Amino acid sequence: MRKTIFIFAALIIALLALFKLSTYSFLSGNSPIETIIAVIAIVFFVIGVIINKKVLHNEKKIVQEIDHKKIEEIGLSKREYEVLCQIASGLSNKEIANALFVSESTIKTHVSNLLVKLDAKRRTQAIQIAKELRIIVN
Amino acid sequence: MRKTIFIFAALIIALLALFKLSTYSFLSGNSPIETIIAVIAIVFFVIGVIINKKVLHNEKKIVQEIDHKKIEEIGLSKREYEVLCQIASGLSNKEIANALFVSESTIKTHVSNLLVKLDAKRRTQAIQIAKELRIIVN
DNA sequence: AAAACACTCATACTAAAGTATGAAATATTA
DNA sequence: TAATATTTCATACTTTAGTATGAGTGTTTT
Repeated sequence: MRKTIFIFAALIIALLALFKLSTYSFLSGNSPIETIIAVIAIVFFVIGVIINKKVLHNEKKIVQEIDHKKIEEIGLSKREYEVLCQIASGLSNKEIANALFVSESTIKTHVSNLLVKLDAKRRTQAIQIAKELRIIVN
Repeated sequence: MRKTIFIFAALIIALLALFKLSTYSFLSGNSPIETIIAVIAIVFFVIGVIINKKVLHNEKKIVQEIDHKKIEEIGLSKREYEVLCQIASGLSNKEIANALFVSESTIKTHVSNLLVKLDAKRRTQAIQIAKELRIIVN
């Protein structure tokens, strides 16, 4: 957020400077007006593109960011969240157990608890709900 | 977020207008060129924004579009694809059967065939693979 | 028409997934 | 320190998922 403000502030300053420069060079110098106009057109075109890119980029980022507050709000523990991510990547309980170096029964308890907290009946539904809540990416 | 962006955009435009007005009053109207320059700057700025928006919009669309060719390439039938979508939305076989007005065993065969075609061991993995192949949306 | 395909369904089976309960060790926090 | 939450694991059980096989019914395609 602060970054965006900084970027915009800098842009405004740059714009002001550009305007001053353009009017200055136009009044004092004897350079062709058409060139100045062309340069200004190009510069502002580029500025427009850059600003828009930044804006859309940030929007995209926000859309794909995970909501850590929601994870806490739901009450998912660290381990449960890890298991949830592994489920979403398509692993079985046994595979998750191997990946996290624990027994399969441990994973089963985690899954069971995680399903209750997400209000899901199945792991596939848990994936869907977690995605809607922006708890996991994809 | 969008609000801030709008506010800043409005600020920039206001600044440009102000600058134009100030210079205009300073020179007391004997330089329409500055007005032209200002107008051109604004116009090209807007053009830049619009063009960029269109380009990025198309990119986004492409990213989120489903690859129908891939569905054919893999050899998924219409019904199998329907079942895949229902799986991705978190339904059980019985629920899918009810939704599509067929028996659960029918869904089981569809699922089994679909898993082979997607080279998946589980339905959760099928979701993941289908998403990577851009066969289903998020 | 015959072959190939898609869709349907059933049965029987194996393999996972998920529930319930209890329990123990370790952090974390009041 | 006591209380609480997390993580771990086990056993027993029910449910769902997935496989294999066979078969009937339509559609296309050859």
